[in-house]
Amino acid sequence: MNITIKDIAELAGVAKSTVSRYLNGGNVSEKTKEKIRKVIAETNYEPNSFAQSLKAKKTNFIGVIAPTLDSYVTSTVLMAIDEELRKRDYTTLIISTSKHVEREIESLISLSRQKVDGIILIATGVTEKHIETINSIQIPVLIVAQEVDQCNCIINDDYQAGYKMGQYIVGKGHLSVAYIGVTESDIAVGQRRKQGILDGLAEAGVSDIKTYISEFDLHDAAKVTNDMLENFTPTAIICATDTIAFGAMKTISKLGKKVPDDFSLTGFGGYNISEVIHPALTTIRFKNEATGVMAAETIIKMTEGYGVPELQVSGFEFVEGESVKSLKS
Amino acid sequence: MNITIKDIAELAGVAKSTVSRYLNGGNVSEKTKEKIRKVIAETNYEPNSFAQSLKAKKTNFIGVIAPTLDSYVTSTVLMAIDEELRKRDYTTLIISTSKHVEREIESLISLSRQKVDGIILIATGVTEKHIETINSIQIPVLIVAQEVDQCNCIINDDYQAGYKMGQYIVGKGHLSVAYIGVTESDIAVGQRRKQGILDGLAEAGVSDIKTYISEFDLHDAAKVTNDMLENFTPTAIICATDTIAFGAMKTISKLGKKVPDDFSLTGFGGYNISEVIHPALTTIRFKNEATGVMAAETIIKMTEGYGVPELQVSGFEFVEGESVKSLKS
DNA sequence: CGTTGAATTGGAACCGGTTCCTAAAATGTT
DNA sequence: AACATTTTAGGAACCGGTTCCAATTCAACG
Repeated sequence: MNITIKDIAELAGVAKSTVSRYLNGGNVSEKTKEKIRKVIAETNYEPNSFAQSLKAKKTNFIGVIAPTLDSYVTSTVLMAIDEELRKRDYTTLIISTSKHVEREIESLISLSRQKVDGIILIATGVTEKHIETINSIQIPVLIVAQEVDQCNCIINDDYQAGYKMGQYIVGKGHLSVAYIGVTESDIAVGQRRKQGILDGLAEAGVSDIKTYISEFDLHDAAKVTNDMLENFTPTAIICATDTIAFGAMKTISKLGKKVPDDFSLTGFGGYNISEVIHPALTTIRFKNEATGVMAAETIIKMTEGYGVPELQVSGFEFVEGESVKSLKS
Repeated sequence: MNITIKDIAELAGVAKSTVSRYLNGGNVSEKTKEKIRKVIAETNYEPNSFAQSLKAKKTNFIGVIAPTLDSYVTSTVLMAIDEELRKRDYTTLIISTSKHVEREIESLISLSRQKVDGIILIATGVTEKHIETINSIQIPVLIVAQEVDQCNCIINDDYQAGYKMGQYIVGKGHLSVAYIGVTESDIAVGQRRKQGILDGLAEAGVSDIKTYISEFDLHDAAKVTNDMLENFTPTAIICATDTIAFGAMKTISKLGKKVPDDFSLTGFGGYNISEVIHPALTTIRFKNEATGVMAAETIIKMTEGYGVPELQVSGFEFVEGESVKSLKS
């Protein structure tokens, strides 16, 4: 049904090895080249890349496992990875796990069956089981967004980013601060980012800090904020992500209060939507594109057997919006 | 280097055909089953799915070509497609073209080499060349978001959605309306949606309608809005997408005006971010998840040779926010 | 205990390419 | 024209699976 190299060979009256040589730029005389060229054009023949990689022992596939596609951060990183990999003649195989952790394991295994040359895992949390699976499949794995011992990782500089934000809030004269974070099972955001913020605040002597925990979604963040404000009235609310900040903002305006007049508010992430929202959110923008490019470069090096540093850190920039009020006179 | 079925066979002391039968649930005695099970467990053997599909003439891959990953609509549709395909044991191969149209053609060809079983093309515009390529590769292609003669398509009900919006605006008493649309080369959004809106407005006798054209991005929309307001002061601005509406909103607040007091504003799309923004945007929410599921179901039917309707229409719902003022007393 | 039929197993061919090796053809050299 | 050298072409084996077919084993039955 489908056209194969054998058909081309027969139609052109040559051996399939000759066709193969023609396709891969080997020694073929002009006369036979012409014959083959003609037949291929007529038949719309496309070589079966599965059969090719079977022999080549190299698929030029890189698998990327992402927790979701509909988050700004993930999709930006994915786009950058895809772009960079394409430039280098790799095909990106994106798998979304819809935030089901067990699917990350399944996906690692299923990608290993596809014999991808390498895997980039955009992680939210890495368990024992992950590490076990990573070790059992014989394929290089690069972890993005979480730090794991003995594994190659690319992470954001969460501690420094948090520290910077803490210092900024202190600098604006806030002494009573709430932090809405996420579960500590998330090392990067839940632990490092938080620690940076706390240290940044603490260094200048801010003591009245209360911390809360929210899910990553807007609605839960709104609820957590609401619960918090019943018992505690800070001057500034630092949120672990922009989405959480949006949730907080929603609750604040529902209560008839205003940002930044009643509460100063900050996030982390740097969604481009932030600039539309009024007031523009003060936040930290992580360099997601750079992370993606770095991830693509790194995984290729790994598949080629070159050594790469175990831990690489991607940068960020501070984005000053209008959501923080200065309490200094 | 990598473990193959041959290795398993030798280690277990059986023929490779027996191992294959074991893996695919054929007739194998308990005793041999046990031997093979043990060897596979020890070696972490994973069958090479390339070699499998080579013989099976079926890869269980479905390719999806998307213009970008970082748009709410695209990623929602993608997630739904992926989810549904996984349920049915297909692997989704997502390719992003970063809005380069020529890459859509390239991707069609490259997917045909991967011998995917079917292709879903999330399109922004379909040219002659597209159709030529679609016909030349021997693989079922389903087009999402654009309508093309002789091709299987799933589209939003843009005309009806536009009509509904037009009627709504008229119903609120607006007589002087601006429409910020997009290029007519986009049949769905640029032509159908616009026509629906114009018809919806015209039916009630609104005559003072001016139309403008913007790119799909926020910044251009802001600029277009700005230029428009120098010459024309409508009471309502209907935007072809939510993003364009956000751009318009940005300009409006920059000019010190307010929505909906000075201008009523509407969009199309139904981003979840819309509810955060104050005032909440009145918009049309297309059922993107349903579209994704429908796309997945349809492409599978197509690969299995079942007939499917050439054109399928996905639904929408009207979302009333706070961005439209009633001019009726 | 020999026969029969079903269950189990091994061997070989095949899927669609690539590559190695050798034979034939083309070209150059004296 | 005879020989050496380089190009070009074909045949066969291989990549890692699946599947068909024939051979063997096994249990049941008369």
